[in-house]
Amino acid sequence: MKEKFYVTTAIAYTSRKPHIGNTYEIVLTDAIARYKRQMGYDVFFLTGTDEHGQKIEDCAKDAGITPKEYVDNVAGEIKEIWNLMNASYDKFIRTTDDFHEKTVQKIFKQLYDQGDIYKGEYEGLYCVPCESFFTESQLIDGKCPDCGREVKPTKEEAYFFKMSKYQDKLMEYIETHPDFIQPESRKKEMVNNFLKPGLQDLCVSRTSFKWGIPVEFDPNHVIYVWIDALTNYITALGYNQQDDTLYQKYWPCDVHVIGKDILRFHTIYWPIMLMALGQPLPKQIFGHPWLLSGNDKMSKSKGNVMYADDLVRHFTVDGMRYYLLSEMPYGNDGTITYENIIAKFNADLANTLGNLVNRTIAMVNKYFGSVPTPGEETELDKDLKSCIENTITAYRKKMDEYKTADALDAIFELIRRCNKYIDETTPWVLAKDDEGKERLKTVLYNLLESIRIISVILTPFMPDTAKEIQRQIACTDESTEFGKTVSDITLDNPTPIFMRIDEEKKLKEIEEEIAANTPDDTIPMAEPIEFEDFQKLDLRIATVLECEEVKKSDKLLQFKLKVGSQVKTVVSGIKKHYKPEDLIGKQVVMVYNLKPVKLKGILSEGMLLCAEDGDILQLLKPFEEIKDGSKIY
RNA sequence: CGCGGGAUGGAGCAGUUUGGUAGCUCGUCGGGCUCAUAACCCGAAGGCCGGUGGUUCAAAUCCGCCUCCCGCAACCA
Repeated sequence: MKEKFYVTTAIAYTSRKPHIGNTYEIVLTDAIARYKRQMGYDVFFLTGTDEHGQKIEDCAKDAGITPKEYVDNVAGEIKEIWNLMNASYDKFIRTTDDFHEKTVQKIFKQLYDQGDIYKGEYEGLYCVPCESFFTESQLIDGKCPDCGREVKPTKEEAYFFKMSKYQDKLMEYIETHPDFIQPESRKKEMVNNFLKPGLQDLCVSRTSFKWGIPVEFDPNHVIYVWIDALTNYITALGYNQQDDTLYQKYWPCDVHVIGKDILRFHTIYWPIMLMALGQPLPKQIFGHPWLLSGNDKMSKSKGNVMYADDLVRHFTVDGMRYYLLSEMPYGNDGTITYENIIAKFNADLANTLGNLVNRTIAMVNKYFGSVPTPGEETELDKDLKSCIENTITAYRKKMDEYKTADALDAIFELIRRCNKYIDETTPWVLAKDDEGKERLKTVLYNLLESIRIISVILTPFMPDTAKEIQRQIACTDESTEFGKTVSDITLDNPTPIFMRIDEEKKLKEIEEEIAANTPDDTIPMAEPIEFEDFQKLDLRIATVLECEEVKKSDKLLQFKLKVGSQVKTVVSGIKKHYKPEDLIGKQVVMVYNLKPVKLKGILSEGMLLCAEDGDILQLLKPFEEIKDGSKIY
């Protein structure tokens, strides 16, 4: 019987269309899944969408549709992109799937019944008129920072998971399973940051929004993200449902492929939940790095977001798969730029690989008209064969560690070796006489066979390309053993697998496209207000008397501002943009009547007005100097 | 002193666990070849491995301190 292999991606959050960084995860997981299938495993590959929560409720409201309609749209979009990228998943789960919701409710109830979840209170200091909770540090003189009235310790109902109960057991598991968290460096982070200080009980229900799975026995509560989302890995297999054959067969999971940002949930909360359910833990959690756009995190506000469908249009599916799988380092974040994509595409795919296939087939047709039968072997041929064997070994070793970039490196070394083999054997010289032609038969056969094997081991990374190569060399044998290419078959004239991209032209094209697609500059207007509303604002010119950095804070500067005869203290989050010494003596605009708030223990009595454009931030100041305290209309 | 990661020829990375010739791809320069997608092959230039101090016969690699970047946490009103 085949050995099983269960692999999952994280489920994608359906708040908006995923960008190429999110898409990397599905491509990486797909390469792993395809590799394992090739190695003879019985693979189950799960992906899907996480569709509940406050944020989605809000997004739907903004869009003027129901949450369900909203997630249907986005989930559809995600699925389309996954399909576009050729993801060979076996199941696509949605957390709004009926079977999932029902099972989650059962799980919640079970955990509650056995005492791992208890109804508790979210304790905070509550100001009744303001209907708000505050923490100790937010209070001003022990009173409500908003209205200055008394606050009283109040409790709000919530369900909690007793994390601490399983803490030692989890610690032990992590220590006795050194491969559980990958890459290794992430393990330290988890243990030091969360386990060592001691786990707090986890709040697993909410009453503040409705878009979620209701707690069956307490319908005011909605099950909060953790139990809902993480359990998808088992509900998808039929856990605790009528037909759980898949679960029996595939659980425990062999590897959860996830972004490094959600490592904590997968390495701490998820194992603990499984312990509580009495189920085996996943064998490995692999936290992959991020894909950065240039040097920055992709974000809408920076305008540097790239989407898979756009990139595929320009660089083909396999072009993008290749880029993602070869360019991402194992532990560190990777970068993506159009220039890099084009460089890799041309150098590796068009020149090295594409041209090798093209020139080989062209020579077969030109010199023989059909696939020749090999003759005697020389040292050069033996060397080529041993290079193939070494490559296959390296490829498998690296893929077993999920190091796709290293695996591809090894494969491309072989491809380069083949190009070199052509130079060493000089087919165009051999073709000149009969004796040479005999030798040439072996040379070209060896090349075709090398290309065939290359196509086989490229399959997990570029499935379409592998197929196309096999079509052109007219051999679909997927064995990695040498000698499967069939002689005497005629080949079609070769067509380039990857056409070289004209960098300058392509960049220009992309630039124009981005310009055309940039939505018009009409800025959506906030809700209109009455003049009286505006008049409530008391804006004043202030002069900076003192300015210093707030200790232990990355963002905060503390100001002493002169407003008429008064001196006000204001804390503002602009440390990244201004040096304190540059601001002293300058005039700024201050919201004078803002209720004071404590920040990092400092009472801030107002705020400074700034204009923001992505990463750029500018303080507002008067055109010419004017007396501080002047009112602004 | 919150936790952690990183700094290696022009660019992107490997090497650091287990000290001992600093390696790969791209780019640049020179040469070769002509089967092929101005492609392919060969050769060369280019690095005091962030700084500093230490351990050692020997440090990119181990230890101390420092600088700068990036995540997380906190925090931006």
